[in-house]
Amino acid sequence: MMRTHTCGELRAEHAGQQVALCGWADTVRDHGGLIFIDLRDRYGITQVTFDPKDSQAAWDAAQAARGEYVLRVAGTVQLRPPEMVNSKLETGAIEIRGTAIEVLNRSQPPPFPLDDEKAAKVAEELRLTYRYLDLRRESMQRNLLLRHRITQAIRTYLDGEQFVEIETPILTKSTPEGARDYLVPSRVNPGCFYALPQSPQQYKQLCMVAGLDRYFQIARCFRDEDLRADRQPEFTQVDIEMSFLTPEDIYALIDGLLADVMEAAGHPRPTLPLPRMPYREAMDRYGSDKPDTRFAMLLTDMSDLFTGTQFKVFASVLGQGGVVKAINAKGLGAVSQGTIDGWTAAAREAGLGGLAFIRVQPDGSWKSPIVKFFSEAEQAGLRERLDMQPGDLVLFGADKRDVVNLALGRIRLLAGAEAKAIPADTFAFTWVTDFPLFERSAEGGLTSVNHPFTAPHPEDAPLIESDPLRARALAYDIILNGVELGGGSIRIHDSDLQARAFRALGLNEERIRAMFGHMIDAFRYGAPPHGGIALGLDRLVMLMVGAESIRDVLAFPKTQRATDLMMNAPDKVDARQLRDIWIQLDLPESTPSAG
RNA sequence: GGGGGCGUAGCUCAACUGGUUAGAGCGCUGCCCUGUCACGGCAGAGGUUGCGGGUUCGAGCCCCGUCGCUCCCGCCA
Repeated sequence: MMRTHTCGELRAEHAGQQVALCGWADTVRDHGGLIFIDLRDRYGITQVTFDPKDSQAAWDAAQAARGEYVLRVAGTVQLRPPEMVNSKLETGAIEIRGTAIEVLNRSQPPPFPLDDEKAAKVAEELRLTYRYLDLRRESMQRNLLLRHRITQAIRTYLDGEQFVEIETPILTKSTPEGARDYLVPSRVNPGCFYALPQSPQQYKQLCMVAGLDRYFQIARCFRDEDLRADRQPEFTQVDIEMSFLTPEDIYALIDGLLADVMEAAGHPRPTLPLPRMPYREAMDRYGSDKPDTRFAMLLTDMSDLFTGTQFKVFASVLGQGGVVKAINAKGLGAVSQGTIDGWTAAAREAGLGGLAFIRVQPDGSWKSPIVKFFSEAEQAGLRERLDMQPGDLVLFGADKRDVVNLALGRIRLLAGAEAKAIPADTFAFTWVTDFPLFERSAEGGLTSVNHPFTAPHPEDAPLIESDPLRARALAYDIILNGVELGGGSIRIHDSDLQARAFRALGLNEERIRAMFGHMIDAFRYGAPPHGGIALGLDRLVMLMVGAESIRDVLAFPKTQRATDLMMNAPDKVDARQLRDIWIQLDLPESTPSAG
């Protein structure tokens, strides 16, 4: 037996016992006559002392110990005298009087400090290159452990709800809709390629056709798109599909699941049911389809107030059917002009011509480049409807409705952060419901907001032909603190309705057949009404542990250039390997080699 | 594809307006030290300033290019 206990479990009640511990030397403090070694493993830290009076041989050997050496120590658990108790350690009531020490492995000095406080400042590049050392840190292990707890809670919950965990293929078929696919060449089918799944969407629907009734999977998904702080090229989603359901069944299921997740993560269970908000309201009030409901600063439509205004900018926009909206950034009346300039740049990036504003001075007077154009009635209307108080800052956007919503939605988040109006340790869930079925595509046609199998709202089915952009879908997203945790929909299970949806998207029979023939076929054999949802596990864990990046809740994440700095992946391969899969490279001269 | 930030010792940072031999703390190595837990004391080693080019009497600093990390937009459910 190498060890009798872990480094986190010995307490006062173990005093007098002979024990053996294994772990890494967290710190070695050599006082000459007396040596202290803090031995660390996943479970905690235990202090071991080496005194030549206890064992000359062990004391001699302990002098060789250095940071991160892997050690096995044996000795007696001893109560610390009261004045030497270390309240910062779980095991601080005791220490081990070491009588034997064995160096199981030596270690070079680590390339960066492994204590959390210092490591937090270390370049992430270095942490990722030596990820196995980074993961020795207490905070990283805590994140991974909590991820495990959350995953376990999800499995337990879904198992209790009669869901069956089913694995679906990683090598599958490319579907040109949606994100760019990762492709895998087929050796035995020259010139043909698998795609890694962007989601198990079609497989899970086919599981419903198969009568499995309730499916789930902790599914790895792949998308070859540019990365963000909360986006990795491979990620994990909690993928769920069920038969014979209404949206209410999904809401209830996920409400319960998220409550269990919160509890597993050590947070209070949220009040159920979780709040809901129609898509239209989210866009109009929050300027986003993923509203951060932790703070107000809502968008307020002022178009009616400025009907007939003398202010040409507003008059012109309203004359062209646009809107004038405002947000009251409470308490930011004294924000620097530089900050407002930064927001103006953000507003322009979102398509707005500019960002008009009014500062409400401490004496209640207004300071603004535009107020001089406003009538008494307009000023009074603003004051009342925006509850303008001394110290407030009102920001205006005027343009087409979608542009104003997008721009002010972004400004709202910046202003909320600036005003420190977003409370920490708050978990504000909200469902966004009634998404539109279609949206205008870049090419001018229609494209699915979700995917082409999304069912229309029953009342809106006739709009598929008459006014498709107004048709609502039985689709929903679940949002937490302004982050999209996941989304789903009720699917179309009727062949005729599906055909109408495809027609609206402008797909011809041939293309439908090639892309979705297997789905159409399956739906002809008694497909049950079904629907589902997928939750981003990485983002969920990120929010549960308060991490700022998804990378902090992944054991081995990729950099923004989608590389693995530790493994040096992706990498070149032998010409032989390429021949096997019928690939010839045709690289431009300037293409830099990876790594 | 576009915009911003960063790159100096193993780590975190400093180095005035371009000016002497590029510094500090931590870490590391050696010696001393029997109650520390951020141990303490003394001494020491450690640098292609990411890389390449340019301007200059002189470049860590200015210019051009390039590589890498990161944040955002586009993209992405």
